[in-house]
Amino acid sequence: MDEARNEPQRRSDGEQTHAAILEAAMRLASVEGLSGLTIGRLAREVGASRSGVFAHFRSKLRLQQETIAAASEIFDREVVRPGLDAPEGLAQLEGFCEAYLSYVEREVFPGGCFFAQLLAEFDAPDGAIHDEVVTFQQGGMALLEGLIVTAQRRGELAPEVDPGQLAFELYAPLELANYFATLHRDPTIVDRGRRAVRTAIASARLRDRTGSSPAS
Amino acid sequence: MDEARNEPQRRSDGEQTHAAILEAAMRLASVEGLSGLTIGRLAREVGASRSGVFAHFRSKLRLQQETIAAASEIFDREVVRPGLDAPEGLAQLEGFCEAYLSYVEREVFPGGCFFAQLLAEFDAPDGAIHDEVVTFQQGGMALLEGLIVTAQRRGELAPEVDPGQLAFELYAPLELANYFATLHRDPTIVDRGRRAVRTAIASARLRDRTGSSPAS
DNA sequence: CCTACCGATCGGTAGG
DNA sequence: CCTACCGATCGGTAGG
Repeated sequence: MDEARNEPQRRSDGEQTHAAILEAAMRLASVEGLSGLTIGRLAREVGASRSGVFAHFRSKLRLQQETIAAASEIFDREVVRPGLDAPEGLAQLEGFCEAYLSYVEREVFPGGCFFAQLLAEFDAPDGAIHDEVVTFQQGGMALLEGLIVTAQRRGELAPEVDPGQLAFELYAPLELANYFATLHRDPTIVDRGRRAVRTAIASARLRDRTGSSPAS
Repeated sequence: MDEARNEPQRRSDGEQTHAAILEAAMRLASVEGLSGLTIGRLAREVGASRSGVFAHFRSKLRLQQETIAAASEIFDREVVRPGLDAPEGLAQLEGFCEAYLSYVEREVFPGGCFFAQLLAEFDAPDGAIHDEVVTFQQGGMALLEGLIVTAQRRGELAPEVDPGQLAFELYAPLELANYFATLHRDPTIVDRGRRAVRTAIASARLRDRTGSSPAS
């Protein structure tokens, strides 16, 4: 009983520590940025030595990349999956937006949305992390565009709406709701985002000002 | 001619250096953030010693605050004044939005809008700079709200529109256009912001879905 | 996972 | 504005 504790469902101490470090890294990075992360700070946070923490990642870049991967799983669990849990079509589009706003409102990360932080932090500087941020943001836009196209096929959104443009017009209030709620320490600002999403979707439901008629 | 060069229109070497440091600080901060600014980096940039640079500000916080003040002047010159140069009313609201988008498109700062960078960087952390960011963002929102109220008084926007809400719905695409243009190194993304602004304003021009009639 | 160490850099000070 | 310095911390390595 003392030696053979290799049961796969039982995490080793090393894995637990590794996970605890990433947990702290996500929290800290959401507040102070991923560049502001230092190994010494993390070591203090989890009660280990600096090189003990370092040994888990062997470079700061890998620490940052693993932190992004861990945050990505949380984003999936807290936003993407609950959002897509709605019936296909417009309901899913609304579901995703609401899932994001709820995730901001519930303060899943103490410094607001981890990926909104990353967007602003790594929009300008070149490098491996910039490229990961591009991929993540393109994924978010592609997800929204896909939901919009489906809703159009189902006749729930006007066919002349440009999916990329509408995705941008939904993405924008989601992001700003995150920044403002964090800046003002006031989660109720998220309701501004909710109203903005409703307005944008309403205007895309029957946008036929040009006089062109639906295609199918 | 050699000694008496105290003409007021002639900047002293000290003032010139001071301005050059702030110039470099704004550029660097727009790319890598105001926390990423280091005195050593600035010293290299302007060709001075670290303590030579330091002597100009006497603390890092004051360097950061003077950098914000200098960027604020540029924002005024490049966005606020040209924006308000339009005739009073709706044209001014559209003018301000266009001035911001143009300022992003022209890459006035190499890392995108200085204050969008600040918003994301200091939304979560407490401190003197957080408080300055709150003030700046509230100023931006108040400016938009004021233009909206004026346009409503002139009958150019529907009276039942909530000025704070519409300001949020305009602010959002401005910010996202900045982040996306910077992230994708593609100023044409700013056109997405332009279309979003047009859509939001169009929907606020005759928003009378509820059936209530104009007040005056 | 630790101690002990590397060179570099940080913000800031002393003294001129 | 400079040189020279302070203690602290950085990312990373050696060796165990």
